[in-house]
Amino acid sequence: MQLDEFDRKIIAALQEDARMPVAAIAERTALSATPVSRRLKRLEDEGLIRGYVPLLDERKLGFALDAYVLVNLDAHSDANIAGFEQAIADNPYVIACHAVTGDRDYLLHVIARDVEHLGQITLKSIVRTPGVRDVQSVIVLETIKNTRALPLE
Amino acid sequence: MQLDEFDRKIIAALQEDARMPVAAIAERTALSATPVSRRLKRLEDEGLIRGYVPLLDERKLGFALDAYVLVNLDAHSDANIAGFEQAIADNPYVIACHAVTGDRDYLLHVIARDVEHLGQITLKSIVRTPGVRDVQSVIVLETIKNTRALPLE
DNA sequence: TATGAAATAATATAGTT
DNA sequence: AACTATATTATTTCATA
Repeated sequence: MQLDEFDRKIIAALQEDARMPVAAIAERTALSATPVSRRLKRLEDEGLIRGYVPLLDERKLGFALDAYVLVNLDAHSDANIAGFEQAIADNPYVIACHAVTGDRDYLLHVIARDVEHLGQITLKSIVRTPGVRDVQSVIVLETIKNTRALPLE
Repeated sequence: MQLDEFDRKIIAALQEDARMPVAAIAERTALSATPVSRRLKRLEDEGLIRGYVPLLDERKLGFALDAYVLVNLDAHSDANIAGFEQAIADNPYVIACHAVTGDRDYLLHVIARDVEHLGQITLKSIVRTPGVRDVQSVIVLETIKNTRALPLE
């Protein structure tokens, strides 16, 4: 996938404001609206742009707690893995889940209303998923940086 | 901050596609375009919606490696903390950074082109920041889930 | 193959009720 | 909050480099 300088400028503009009108993007890129509209469609069709999302204030939505949860499975059977991944997919409080290297199997990013709610999510839901041996929560004390923007060199 | 059913539907629509036109949001919410436009502005002004970003395919942008990096400081002086946080703010490959509970001070989310690049970021940049004692990288093997969508109950 | 300009279609917002 | 009018924006068409 080859990106030229125009594509990068279009993406950079969207990273600032993904609802920016095509005409405004065109101004910044020294193009007219027509090619911007077409390039945007191409970037979407090629899957480089997967979609657009709002950045929401978690606290204002009632989620005061942000945590990372490390999970170990006790047996790595296909059934356990599939069941665990399904449980994760179904849990709306798990906003990200990665299989990782190191002495844990999975790293989850979880949001919760408060400590009690986090306990429910981890101890009542995640730990009770078949195949899950244990969980360990790391609670976010402060978010120093949280950009979804990617470098475009 | 009180959200009614209309606000929630507006946000839910944006979580599906943040570039969705106001008219399309209006259809889903059983409102006309005018109140959707006004509510949207209100949600932005109140800071519940902090902005809009594109979801980009990291791999297609050349970032094949996704890692979480755990960082310890060796002295928690104000100067060290401020210097570290500035270094994080300046590093475009660090897309998130949290101060966390547990035996590590910070949890960073880092993207890199490849293993060598990750080494550069962690060993040439992060570790050399004054006050940083050590770093430990957890490499993402597979991303099971990665939604930025928040539950709106 | 990709662009700009103009025309048309669609969309957003302000005024009014 | 809806309806209507106006302003803005997106996309298609077409000529051109």
